[in-house]
Amino acid sequence: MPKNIYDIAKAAGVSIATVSRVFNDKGQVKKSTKEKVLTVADEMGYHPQVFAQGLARKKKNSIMMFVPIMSNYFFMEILGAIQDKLSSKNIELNILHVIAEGDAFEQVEYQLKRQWADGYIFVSIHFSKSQWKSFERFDVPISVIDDSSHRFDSVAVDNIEGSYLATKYFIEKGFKKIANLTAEPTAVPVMERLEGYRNALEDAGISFDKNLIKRGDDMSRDGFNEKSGYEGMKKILNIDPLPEACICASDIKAIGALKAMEDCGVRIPIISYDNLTISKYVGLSTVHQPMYEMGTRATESLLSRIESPKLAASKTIFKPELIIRSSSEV
Amino acid sequence: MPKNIYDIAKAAGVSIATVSRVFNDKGQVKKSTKEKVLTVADEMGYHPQVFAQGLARKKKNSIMMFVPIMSNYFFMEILGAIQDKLSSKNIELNILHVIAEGDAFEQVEYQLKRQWADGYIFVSIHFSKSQWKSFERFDVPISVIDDSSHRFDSVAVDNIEGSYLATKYFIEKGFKKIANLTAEPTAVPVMERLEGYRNALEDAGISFDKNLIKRGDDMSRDGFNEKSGYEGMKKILNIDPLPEACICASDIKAIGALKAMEDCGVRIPIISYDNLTISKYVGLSTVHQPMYEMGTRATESLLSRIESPKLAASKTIFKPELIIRSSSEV
DNA sequence: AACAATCTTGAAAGCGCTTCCTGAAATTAA
DNA sequence: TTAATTTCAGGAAGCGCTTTCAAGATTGTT
Repeated sequence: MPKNIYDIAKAAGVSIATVSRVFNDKGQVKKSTKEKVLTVADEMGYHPQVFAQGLARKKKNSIMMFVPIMSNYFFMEILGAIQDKLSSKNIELNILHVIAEGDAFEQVEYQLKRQWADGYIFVSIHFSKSQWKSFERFDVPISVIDDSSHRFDSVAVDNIEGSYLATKYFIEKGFKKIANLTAEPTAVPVMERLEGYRNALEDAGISFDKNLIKRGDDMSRDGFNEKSGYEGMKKILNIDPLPEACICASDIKAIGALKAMEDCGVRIPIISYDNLTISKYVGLSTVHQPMYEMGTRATESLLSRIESPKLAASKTIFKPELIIRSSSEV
Repeated sequence: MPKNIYDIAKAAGVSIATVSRVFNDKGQVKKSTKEKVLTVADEMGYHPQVFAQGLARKKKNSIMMFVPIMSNYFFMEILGAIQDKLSSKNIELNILHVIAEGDAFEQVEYQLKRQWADGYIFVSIHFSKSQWKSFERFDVPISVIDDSSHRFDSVAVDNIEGSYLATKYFIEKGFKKIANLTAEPTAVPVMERLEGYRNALEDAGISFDKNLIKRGDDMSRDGFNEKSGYEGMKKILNIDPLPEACICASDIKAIGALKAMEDCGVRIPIISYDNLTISKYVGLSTVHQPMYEMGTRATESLLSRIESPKLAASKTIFKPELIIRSSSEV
């Protein structure tokens, strides 16, 4: 039942080369011929098959995006930016969800090997130096968001700085005992956010106390989930004497933390990280990251690398911004 | 630089047919030969190209999922279910984000025409009867979640029932003046949720008052966004006399609504819809939908249709469940 | 030792399309 | 009118792979 280019060519009384030209808007085709082909094709519901096209051309006209989680606005904004950038170019976006339960490296490597796309965007996926290095051998354009690798184009936000700003805010309010509700300790952004916190304390001459660092037990999504926020905050509230304020690794965690405070009937100021849309409505003070811009930038560099493969790798670091709402106030 | 099957065959001293057999685990290949091929392939970073495979086999071994929004747990759970179901079968999942700004029908039709996948899952995408019908001509397996079409396999949750349950809960508490914070009026689930509300009122002998139906102005994501929840609730709070309770079309909207109530210093009981993970932490009473099960069911029927194309279309309707937390209490 | 049965492999066709290379037809220039 | 261009369309090669067919190698049987 499915038609191919031969069926259309026959029905339109032309050769397959002409049909191909019509669909690719390439070469010269008389207007009347073109119309006939288009009419026939439409009637028969025909369109060139992606797989055959992908094989015949060298280009696939598609880029693939690897993401670990999609359930947040952080991701949504980046996605929006990428699609906006791509829509004008007639390039397709394919999203591949990297399953948390599996080996991320393996999943990604497999797709690269199979040459799905002309280029790849990695969002919030963290690999070791040697793993990043091993991708080089596929010799394919890669852009990474929210991690950095000197081997590929990358855009990231200065996590250390963001966390520093938040911590400093509390310090300037006169707080000395500031807790930190953190996440999966091996994840790069988590480490960086912890570092910013530490730096701020040190710069203010406050000694770092590791007993003030807590996390929940649920490490799904690198610990960026409500439950671990709830659990972690309970631990913080058990510290005696009670910390004066809390820095939190993400908005989602903070929402769990808020609930924990409510359940315990205690309330300490908290600043989190991400500035999800929802944060505004929950009154969360938080550190904002320019996600849309990051997505745009990453796509731009990917596209130009697809054009000219041997450009030097670029690295863009955006500055975070502290947004104060009610949660940080007493 | 990129290697193909000929390079591997040559390097391993075998024919391309053998290399192909090794990678497909098909036919008989002597163990030693197989190992040699695999070793060589691994060294050279080779794997069969998807596009060439897709063309040569009739099957693509992939299914494509169409989604309009991904920023919520509703979607995440469905995704998880589908991936769980697929992972054992060695079938790949491709996610296509249907852009809200564009014409959804066109975007989807285009992909079907191009024959991306062996089967397609539509999540929360709503089409008219004739549009659904037009997909039939592609003669390809389709499964739809959160909408129903008698032409294709579908799974949905009984929106009318869910909304009915919520409304009834308030009625039984003795409330008579119950507002409804709704969304994009042309969207099917929105209409259904409104219908359940109306039915419950009628069954209780309370007359329907359309002045109690409000929505915000921001209609992005069919009006399922925080901002329109905030705006809509402000309108509701302006109704005089103040409604005794409120039914809300989604959790996300309810979060905006909660903020509106806080800002106005007024508080009326509210029940929303979806039961996102976050709802638990915000204390939202809500209507739960068995998302994971829906995803599983949809995938199962899709897979069996791929096997046997001429099965009769199935339709599964799940029952929603009312979950009471703090937001509905006085 | 001879033959049948079974393994293992390669040659080659073909999946549906793009694109280069030609040549014919149509147009313009002279 | 003829020559020089330009436009338009077809033939055919080839993209990288799977798979059928058949032949050669190996094993088992008597």
